[in-house]
Amino acid sequence: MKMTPAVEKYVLHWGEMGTRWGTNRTVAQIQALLYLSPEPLRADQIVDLLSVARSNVSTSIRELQSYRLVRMTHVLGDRRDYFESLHDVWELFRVIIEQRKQRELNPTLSMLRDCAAEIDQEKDTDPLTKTRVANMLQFVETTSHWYEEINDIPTSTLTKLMKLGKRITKLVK
Amino acid sequence: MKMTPAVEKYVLHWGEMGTRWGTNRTVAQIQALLYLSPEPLRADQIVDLLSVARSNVSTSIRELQSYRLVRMTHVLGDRRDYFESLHDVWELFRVIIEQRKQRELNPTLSMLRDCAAEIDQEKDTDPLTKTRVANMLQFVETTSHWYEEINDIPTSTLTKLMKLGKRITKLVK
DNA sequence: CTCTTGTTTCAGTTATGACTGAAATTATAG
DNA sequence: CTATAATTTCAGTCATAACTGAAACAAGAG
Repeated sequence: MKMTPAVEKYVLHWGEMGTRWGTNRTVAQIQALLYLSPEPLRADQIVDLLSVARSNVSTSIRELQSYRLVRMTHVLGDRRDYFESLHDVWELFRVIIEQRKQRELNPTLSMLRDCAAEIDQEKDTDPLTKTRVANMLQFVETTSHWYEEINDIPTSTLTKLMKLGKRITKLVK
Repeated sequence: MKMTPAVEKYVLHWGEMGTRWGTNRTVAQIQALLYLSPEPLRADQIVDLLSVARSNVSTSIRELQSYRLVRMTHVLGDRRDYFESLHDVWELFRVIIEQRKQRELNPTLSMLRDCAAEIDQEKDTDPLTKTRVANMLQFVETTSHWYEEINDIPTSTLTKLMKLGKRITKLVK
């Protein structure tokens, strides 16, 4: 793996975006690097390529492994750990969506359920407010359910669906 | 508007989630409050209800207005500004998706275009790396385009589509 | 015009979370 | 079992961004 100007630009951008996507810079940079790298990389190589602390790489790789975005491999006769990223962009997407659902949707869903149950008991709450909570709950439930279903669809079908775009509406009629 | 326990729980949760959704706590809390409120609220009412600084409310409302999530209204014979949120959850969703596209997808799209053009010139970059950049670019382009198309679909059609879930694949065949 | 009421700006403070580097831990080879 | 090499943990530092409150600014009423 060589840090050419284009690769560097990609990695740095991914790092900046990472903060908007719910992780930190280093995690996103490492993911980008491993995605682009033609061969698996060792932690110490990542340290050199990104100029970050060894410990930071260690923690970040753990996080990426926990997301199932990165896995460990080995080379015969070498006891050091090598790491590689998923390379299928659709798989990457799927995994990221799944993560987001768990961190952004699921907690809200359970809050809304509690809230909806609780608010019905409240006599001093405006009926409009009650329906608003109910509406939001229903929306998040629908979205959450939809996510799960989409996850099951194979990549090839998914690409076809997306290419259809809004022409999909014609099929529904 | 009254701060009952259930409303408070909703607002606090929304605030916490806000940080994961790309804004800050106060912005998200105010949006939640206005969403739930049966009537439009004034800035000073929000200050009391949320116990935050007047200036913070002012800045946050500006942000919400710039996202088109909140709009200003007035009461006859009262020169103070009142604010109300969008109340249609699907509309809210649409606006938020649009914001996210602009902040998370568009910058990446232009970076990838630059990168893809630049990396072709590099003689010392592995072909595998080059195809990876190309694949990611294509993916982000497809997603971005899909977003735009989905935005045009009316709410009623969209709900029908989502309720179909993965049965949609049967239609495609 | 000036008083009152409401709004915004901005410098300083505070809170949050990422990052470092030294020390502790784990694992393998001999 | 000991020496060596690699990895992880964690306390402390640093960077970022939200929040406050005082002061400046607007706009309508009389």
